[in-house]
Amino acid sequence: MSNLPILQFEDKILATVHENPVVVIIGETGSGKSTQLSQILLRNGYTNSGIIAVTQPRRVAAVSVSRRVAQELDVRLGDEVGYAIRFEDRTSERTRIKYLTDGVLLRESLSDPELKQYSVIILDEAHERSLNTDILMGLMKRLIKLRASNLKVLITSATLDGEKVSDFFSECPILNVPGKLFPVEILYSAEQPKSYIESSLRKAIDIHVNEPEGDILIFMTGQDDIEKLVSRLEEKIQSLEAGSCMDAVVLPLHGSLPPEMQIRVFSPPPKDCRRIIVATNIAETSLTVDGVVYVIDSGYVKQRQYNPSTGMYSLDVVEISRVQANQRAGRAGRTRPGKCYRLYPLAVYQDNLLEATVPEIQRSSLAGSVLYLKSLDLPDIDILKFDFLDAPSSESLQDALKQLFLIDAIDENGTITNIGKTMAELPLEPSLARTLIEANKYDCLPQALTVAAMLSVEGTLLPGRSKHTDKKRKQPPSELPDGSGWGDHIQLLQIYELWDQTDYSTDWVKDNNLQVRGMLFVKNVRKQLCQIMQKFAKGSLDVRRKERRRDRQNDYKNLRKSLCVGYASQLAERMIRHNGYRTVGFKSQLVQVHPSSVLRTDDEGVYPNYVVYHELISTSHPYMRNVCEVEMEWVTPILQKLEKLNVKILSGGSNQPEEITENSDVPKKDVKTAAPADDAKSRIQAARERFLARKGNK
DNA sequence: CAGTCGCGG
Repeated sequence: MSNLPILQFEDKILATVHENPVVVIIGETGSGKSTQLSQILLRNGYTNSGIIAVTQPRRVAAVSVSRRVAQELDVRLGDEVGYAIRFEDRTSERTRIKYLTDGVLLRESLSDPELKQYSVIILDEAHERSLNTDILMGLMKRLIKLRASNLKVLITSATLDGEKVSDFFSECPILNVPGKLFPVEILYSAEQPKSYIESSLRKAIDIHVNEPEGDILIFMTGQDDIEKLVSRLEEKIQSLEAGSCMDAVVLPLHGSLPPEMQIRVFSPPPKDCRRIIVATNIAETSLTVDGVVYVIDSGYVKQRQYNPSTGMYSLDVVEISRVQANQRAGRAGRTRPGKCYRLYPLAVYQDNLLEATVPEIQRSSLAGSVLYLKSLDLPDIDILKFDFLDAPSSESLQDALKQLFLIDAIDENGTITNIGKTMAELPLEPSLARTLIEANKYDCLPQALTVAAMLSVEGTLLPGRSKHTDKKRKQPPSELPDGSGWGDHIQLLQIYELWDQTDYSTDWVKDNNLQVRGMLFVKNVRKQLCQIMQKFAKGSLDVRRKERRRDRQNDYKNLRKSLCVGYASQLAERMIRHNGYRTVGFKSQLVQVHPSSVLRTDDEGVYPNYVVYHELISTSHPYMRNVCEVEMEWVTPILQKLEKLNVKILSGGSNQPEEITENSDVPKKDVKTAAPADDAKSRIQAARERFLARKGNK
């Protein structure tokens, strides 16, 4: 522990921090920056007037790093050293070093914009460019001006591109701290493989037969490919078994794997047995597998992106960035020198790959983030000119503003409303936050809370094992309710209410093919939302009311009405002659109800005239996922508001609102550095086309 | 009929 590279730089770090409000620290994996920086500052008096905050993009990291620091300082976790993540605050009045997720620090700045309790704020792993860390960097830039005398900000990153961050913070100093990685030899393929599954298979077997011991980590794009490759590998290894080489065990590793299967990669392998781990990018940063000496890198990753001009998400396989490629290679050098086999040529690495992954802020819907920034009520803030490290496109910001206007979170001038302020307090997407507020008016807040909590969790419903469900066809073991035909939101409500009636039985969850972890998370979210809504609520927030014979259809009607208000910007109208829909409000999109929906048709096989949807996702077709029937009379006011929006679009709260029509090209002149975002977007598109072209060739 | 990489409040 004591010979961590960073400790040799202690004096240099202290001197630099002493003289500068912001310092960038570049430290590779193994430099000890996450555990040592806070301790160095603690030792040198930086906690005399406040707490040291260290943010992490992931909860597990916040917990595990704080645990290690507490150990090293020989204190109890929660005393001098603690952590705070959603649902769990292990800090006390004695806490001097506090590890927290970037999301939690953002929440804190809502109630205290100057973050006065902190004397030092360290944004760790900033190179990952998580949405929340990016917003925090923007806020820090303002904050250091306000608190020049008593706040130090440190930004740490594992990559070498500290210049950009330094430029952002008015040329602040950059300190480099070496890491403790072993050298990794990089080997390239002569050409792009036709199939990276086949190519990975051959390479893995080649390593297994010819190279000395050491585990193999293979990066694939998704569950499907992983399962295919795992079974091909197992076949092949069995056919090899002639005593010519050691045994091998093949382990899949991805996010939708149940936790007990994920843990398998942390238990040591049987003796004289090589492990071959086939993983998604979960093994890139989130999970570290010890014992890996060989990495096989397909060069691809699956990425979700948002298109602000259509309001649609898509999940695309795209080329990784050079930073990502190097991160993957580094996984081979944690315990001893290793090798990384890239299944693409050096020229592709040099010429085709982006330098860094497009930051999340340029790939997400920004309605929630924009509302959050508006709610901070910072003086002279214009969202369209907010100083981001990498600005999102103006189109994306306009999209967010339009959405917020339609659900009454901001007014025509772009000023946040009282409704908007309440919404910002809720850890929910704006549409669901708005739904809760409306539901309170119509006496169905308990039901809306349940729906919002259910939608906060992906993957509560069965993962859909096709092999199992195929036999049982129409009736999977589930006797789950069907939403009474109204749609998926109502079904989610009914499912949770049933679970509530079993007194939250785990067996019931399993019997119905739901995920235990997911449902427990829903319960936690619901509890948290209740606590926040308590002060506004008109009545009890219990899941089911005690009164006898409540009129459920009436509850559903009120809930649907509330959803219609919350989802005003996610409304679709059925085609006159068939069951397709067109979205209303944005550049109109032709979409279909997702086949998994429980929305029912009428006796003539016709879907409702109007629905609201939770999400547009483009897979094999453009689909609406999670839809709910709404009534014409509730839709009319939305259409009227859209008329207004089409004529006049709000700017960011400055005094010069722009006049543009919905379909005109969005002016970009007012947005600083809009170009890089658009450039990145087109490069993602180009990368995707290259991928599809190659796929089509095989 | 479709099927989702990974994070966060």
